[in-house]
Amino acid sequence: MEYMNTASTSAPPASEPAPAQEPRWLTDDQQRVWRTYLDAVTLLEDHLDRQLQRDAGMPHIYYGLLVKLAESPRRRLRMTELAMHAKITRSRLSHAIARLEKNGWVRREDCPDDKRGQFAVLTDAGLAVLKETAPGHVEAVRQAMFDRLTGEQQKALGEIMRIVAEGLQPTEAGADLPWLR
Amino acid sequence: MEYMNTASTSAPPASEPAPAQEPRWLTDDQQRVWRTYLDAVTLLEDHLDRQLQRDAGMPHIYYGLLVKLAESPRRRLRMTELAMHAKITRSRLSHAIARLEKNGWVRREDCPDDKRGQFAVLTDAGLAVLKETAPGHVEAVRQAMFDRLTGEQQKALGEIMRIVAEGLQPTEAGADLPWLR
DNA sequence: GAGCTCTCCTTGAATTTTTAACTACTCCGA
DNA sequence: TCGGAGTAGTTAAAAATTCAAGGAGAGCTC
Repeated sequence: MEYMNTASTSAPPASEPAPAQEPRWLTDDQQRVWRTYLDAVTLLEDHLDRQLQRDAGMPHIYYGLLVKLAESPRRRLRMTELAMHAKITRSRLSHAIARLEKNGWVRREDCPDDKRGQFAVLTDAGLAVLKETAPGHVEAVRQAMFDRLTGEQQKALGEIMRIVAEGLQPTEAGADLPWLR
Repeated sequence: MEYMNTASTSAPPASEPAPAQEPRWLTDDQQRVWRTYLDAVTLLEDHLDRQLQRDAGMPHIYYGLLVKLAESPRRRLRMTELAMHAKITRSRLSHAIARLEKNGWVRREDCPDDKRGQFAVLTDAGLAVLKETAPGHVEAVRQAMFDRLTGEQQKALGEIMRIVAEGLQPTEAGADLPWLR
């Protein structure tokens, strides 16, 4: 029995009517790759979450939000834009910004052009936290990943992840939204 | 300013009192790889979580717990062992198993050898859910990742992730616990 | 300019995860 | 066999995330 894969189990027939007849399992190698991927990703995210929670008082994703704001024109971004950049839902972002606002690291501002709109703006305090904690965070990322990989591997990883991300971009099937790359 | 990296920014001075001496930023290439990695991982986890929530009524990690139990000797594993396999804390596992127990997919059993111990046991209902939903899940994984990568890339990914996971294994510095590989 | 639809963002509740104890038991040594 | 230290697992509370609505403005059509 294999709930994740294993190519083994017989049958090669090709035509199919309904959704999932005779599933195409993963090969043993692919299964191993997949599990290793899950392990690595889980361990890494966990590691960085703890590192940032300890050193910056916020989870990894919140840190990422501050980084995106810091790199934006007037240290601000529309909520929807920020949500898309960060690959999270608007709901999640609303809650996150509310929390960061309580910390005094972000502030909301109304959008003059669109009364529905809101800008999330990085405050000076927010920028300060970033400056203080960025070195430690980069070091953690480096130690966990880049210091362990060859240049070739880093390049390959980038290409692989680009492909995976591209396939999942909510924009799907190259619809509109040209500004999403 | 770079809160994530960028090797560029000048200044080579070397002496400093506090913890992080002139941080070693990431190169532009590394930064790009890192961000692409984060995007891909976020999108993929999100995608699989929704897929499983929809088709199996549970988040990805819970599904993973059922898979591990299904592959274990008597469809059972000690709580601590399961937690280690799944790379999650015991606390998180306790909550997760409580939930799966409510669904009737897992049941707890006392360990006869150690009165502190508990086994998480996959029930027939749990096994049934797995059998029903595995094909759809594997298909999702395949479509999102394996169908898009060459054999070479799959192999490279496995190796890269193995290295990363190895570096973060809580066992750290090859301490004891030889059974953790 | 009324009505419809869509977009922007928020909100409350439910679910999940984290954090920090805490209970019960095992192990080990004096 | 007493006592201290460590292990297995749970739990309550806080924090974060998901889910399902909902309010309000923008935009379009007729």
